Amino acid sequence: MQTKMKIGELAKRTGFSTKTIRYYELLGLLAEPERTESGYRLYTEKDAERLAFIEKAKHLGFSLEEIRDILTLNQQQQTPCVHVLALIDQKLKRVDDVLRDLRSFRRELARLRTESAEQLDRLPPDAAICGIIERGVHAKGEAALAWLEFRQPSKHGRSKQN
Amino acid sequence: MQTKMKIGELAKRTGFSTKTIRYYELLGLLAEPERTESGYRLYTEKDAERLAFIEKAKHLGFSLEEIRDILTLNQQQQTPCVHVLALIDQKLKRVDDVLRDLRSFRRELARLRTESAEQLDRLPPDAAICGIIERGVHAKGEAALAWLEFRQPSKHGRSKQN
DNA sequence: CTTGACCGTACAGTCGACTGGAAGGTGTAA
DNA sequence: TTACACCTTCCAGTCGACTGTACGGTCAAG
Repeated sequence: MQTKMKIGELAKRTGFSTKTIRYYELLGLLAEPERTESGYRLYTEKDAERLAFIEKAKHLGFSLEEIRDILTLNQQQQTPCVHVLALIDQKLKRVDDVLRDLRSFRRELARLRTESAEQLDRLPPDAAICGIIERGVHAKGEAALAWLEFRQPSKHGRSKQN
Repeated sequence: MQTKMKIGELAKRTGFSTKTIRYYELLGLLAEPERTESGYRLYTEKDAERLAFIEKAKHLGFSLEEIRDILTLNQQQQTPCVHVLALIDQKLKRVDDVLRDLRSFRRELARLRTESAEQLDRLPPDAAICGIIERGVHAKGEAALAWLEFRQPSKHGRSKQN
């Protein structure tokens, strides 16, 4: 088994850039790896798995800090099960809250879309700024909007080059 | 009519900070206002309305750049509504994507909870160090466990002080 | 005439998650 | 030997939407 690989290899296998991998090490998401005599980082399958976990967590909207905490907790295996179960409950509630906000937001958006499309023809051309927004929406999903990103996929950060 | 007001007054009426109002002017969301002899900005009701519009649009998830574009389009006497309608469609799609992910995750999390609770019942309270985490991360709910630390409310950005 | 609230500009810093580039060392194939 | 890909560290820049700080001018009350 030649399980040891250099950073470029790990990058290719995981889809993260070498830059990002070093950055994750800096942040404490990855352990400091073994080195060759000349200083090159040497990684194992464990690191690849860890990066796969990070990718999933990221995709679900976790910050790197949160991911690091989870990883650390996992490594130490110190937290009692009861406590962890309580944490799960807490997070379930949180997810439900967010779902509720998001659904309400979706309804508002959909309603706005329908009304707007149907009124587009007969909108007076001198509507103050934009009839659609002026008639507006009293968004209830404030909390959700605060942290969820509905904008276009960001220009940077999706590239995944090595 | 005392319609003219200085920036602090406008800030109080709209809930934006004076900093933010100047910043919006810099970005082109607000027109350069009239000035007093000594250089103080003088605003009118129009500006307050414009800020109210900006607030609504922000609430709907538009970026400042998008809002500026809409405002600019409007000033050129083209109805921005068609443009806005397309933007709404984009956001709807994005919200739907997030909703799908979140629901799938909720299922995972709920299952992890059930399994963990069962496991807890069968074991003495502090026998295992933390089987939940091990099982969660390495066996099934890999992504689900990540949500244990589900996003906290963000620290900055909600303040609105003058 | 001073105090203090308010206004002005200009520039730096914040947050998260990277990315870019400089400057140099290593490893290998022609 | 030279070319070239790959590796190293370090520091700076990016994006959006602000906020903070420094330093100074304006204005009405006491």
